[in-house]
Amino acid sequence: MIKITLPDNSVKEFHEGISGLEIAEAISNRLAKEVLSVTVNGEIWDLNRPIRSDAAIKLNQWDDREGKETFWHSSAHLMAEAIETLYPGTKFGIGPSIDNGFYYDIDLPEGRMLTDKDLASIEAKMLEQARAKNDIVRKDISKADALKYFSQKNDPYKVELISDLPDGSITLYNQGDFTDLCRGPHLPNTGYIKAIKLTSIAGAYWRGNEKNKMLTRVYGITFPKQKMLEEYLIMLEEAKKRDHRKIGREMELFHLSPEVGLGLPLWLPKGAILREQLELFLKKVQKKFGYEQVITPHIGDVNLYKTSGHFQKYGKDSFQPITTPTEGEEYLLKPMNCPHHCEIYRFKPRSYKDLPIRLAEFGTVYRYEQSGELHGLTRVRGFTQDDAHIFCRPDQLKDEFLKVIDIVFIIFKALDFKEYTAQISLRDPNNTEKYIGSDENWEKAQRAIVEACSEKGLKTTTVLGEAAFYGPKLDFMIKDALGRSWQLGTIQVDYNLPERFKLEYIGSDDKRYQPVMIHRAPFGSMERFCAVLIEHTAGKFPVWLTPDQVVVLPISEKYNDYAQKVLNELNNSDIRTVIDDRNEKIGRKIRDNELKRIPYLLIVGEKEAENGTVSVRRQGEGDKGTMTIAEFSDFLRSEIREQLREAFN
RNA sequence: GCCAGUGUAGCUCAGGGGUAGAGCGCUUCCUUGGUAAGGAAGAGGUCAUGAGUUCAAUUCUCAUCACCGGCUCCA
Repeated sequence: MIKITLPDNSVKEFHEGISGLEIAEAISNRLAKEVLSVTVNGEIWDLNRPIRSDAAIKLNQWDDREGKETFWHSSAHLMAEAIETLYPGTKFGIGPSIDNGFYYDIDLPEGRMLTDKDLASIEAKMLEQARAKNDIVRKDISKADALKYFSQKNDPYKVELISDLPDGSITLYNQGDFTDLCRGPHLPNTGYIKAIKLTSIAGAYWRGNEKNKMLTRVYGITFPKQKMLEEYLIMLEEAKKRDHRKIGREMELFHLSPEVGLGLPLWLPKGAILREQLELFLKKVQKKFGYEQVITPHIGDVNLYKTSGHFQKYGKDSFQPITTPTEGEEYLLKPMNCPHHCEIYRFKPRSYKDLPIRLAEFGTVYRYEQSGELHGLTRVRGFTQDDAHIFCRPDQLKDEFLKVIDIVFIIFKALDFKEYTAQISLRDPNNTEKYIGSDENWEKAQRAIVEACSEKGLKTTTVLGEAAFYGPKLDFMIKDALGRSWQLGTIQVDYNLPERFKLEYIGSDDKRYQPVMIHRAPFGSMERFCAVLIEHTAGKFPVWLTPDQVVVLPISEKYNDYAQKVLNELNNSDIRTVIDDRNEKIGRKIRDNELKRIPYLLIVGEKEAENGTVSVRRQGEGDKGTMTIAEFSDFLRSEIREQLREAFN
């Protein structure tokens, strides 16, 4: 007998060799029907794989991440089976599950192409093969046999994958006539898969390397119930309505004109208000944290970027230098603000008592992103960073780093971003020549970040090889409407630029020391941040941000004068208003889409004009009663204070 | 930069070898009084650009550009 520990810490005894499915059956019929895989001592297993010793297990259902993973991984195999049936001779790369379904990278027989129209026939074949309820069977195999099998099958990709695996760890999975190299786990049989939608086709390089052959990647998603697929498709439609490009046009926030240039957004009046409010908010926060605003030019001498090392690393792939009538003189559109800020630091000798110095700037930078990369406001070629550089003594580094994390938290709180991930990006230890700076400095910088994060209790993931070329960083990522992750806030520790720019401060012992630098942008960029904000709120911003806070509506033409008076008074108190006038004598008609996103409606008519009041309605909440204009101003201001209070606590 | 898809009015889209349509929006007029309207008239398009096939191309073919979905990249 073996002891099985369940997630609630209860222990049950079963005979040796019992499977996850049998345990589920012993608990309840319903569980047995719904369970998809079993986690055994932290490792996800097939349901029918025998458990031979004491173990802690968890039975994974659809609602568990592990359950979905198993389900979609098996779906990828099912798709491969269908594709092999329909297009014999196809070679297969990898086919994992992803956040929203799965994909398989395939190499179709010479001359064969896959287009969207082929997806329906693959779907149909998959359904057919799913209904056959073929068992998915796991088989241990020696490395030699695995290599032989896939060499015979003439599949170079699998052969390459197997070559990298140690002998003794290789398993094959078989269903129907299809056999794939796979670690598993998988569903017991293909019949679990009831609803299938192949979503798109894309090119993808083998092993993600640009120099390798491009394979065809087929994306799909499957569900155990048809209804779940329908709900998913509806959810996708809803998500598209929140797309910042669509709302940006509807709300007249920004415009991307090809006449101006690719990836160079134009901010329309209302978008400018949104941006300005965000900037004011952050400036206020930064003032509290001891930052000083600076302003620097949009171009800089090429030599400045040679000093920083940026030119050598990125010059060829950037906007090219601007020449002048003077022979040999070259300027670069600034791709980042740090060199300028370093020069501000160097303006005069600095004492250890001056540090930390925190220089902040909403600095517009220009980067020549690849054309295929441009995407609405999230990936552009000209954008404004909410940048700042902190120059501090080594002993102040951690404290400063922690304070920057605090600023990021304040922003996330004020805007109700709850679901973010924090990623620590370190340099790739096997490829250190990609980076500038000494090993010692890298070590120090990386350690500072890791320690600061653990001190904050921040849950982080760590990725090697994702660091900036001058230093490691901590990034905050947020998902957009369609679940794509975007990097917003970033905090980077840098020992290298201070060295390159020969930055110094005088210590208490009258000796010269080098400061440490922190690059940080809690929004990331105004463009990307606004994009993600729009998708999160679907354009219904908090009152303090919204471009139009109040609509004033005169009930008839007779009250236009009074409405105008109300408007003027509100405008005097910095409240952002529009007037809605059916007769369009004093204002314009406010349209549906627009109206839904304005939080307050003030109705003025006979009664209000007599008493000097307004009737207040709050979007989605209804009547707030009749009040004087002064009362309403106070009311609105207190709502804004309320919205921001939590952020500052 | 690479793979696939799309490109028709300001927006959302229908159509289709014989030089264009709808809804919304826009302009003008009328109507409308506690709520986000109703009626009438009107303006708007070299059907992305260039070449080819054809008696004839917005429609078919090719190329280019842009956009969309991915890949790579992302200081």
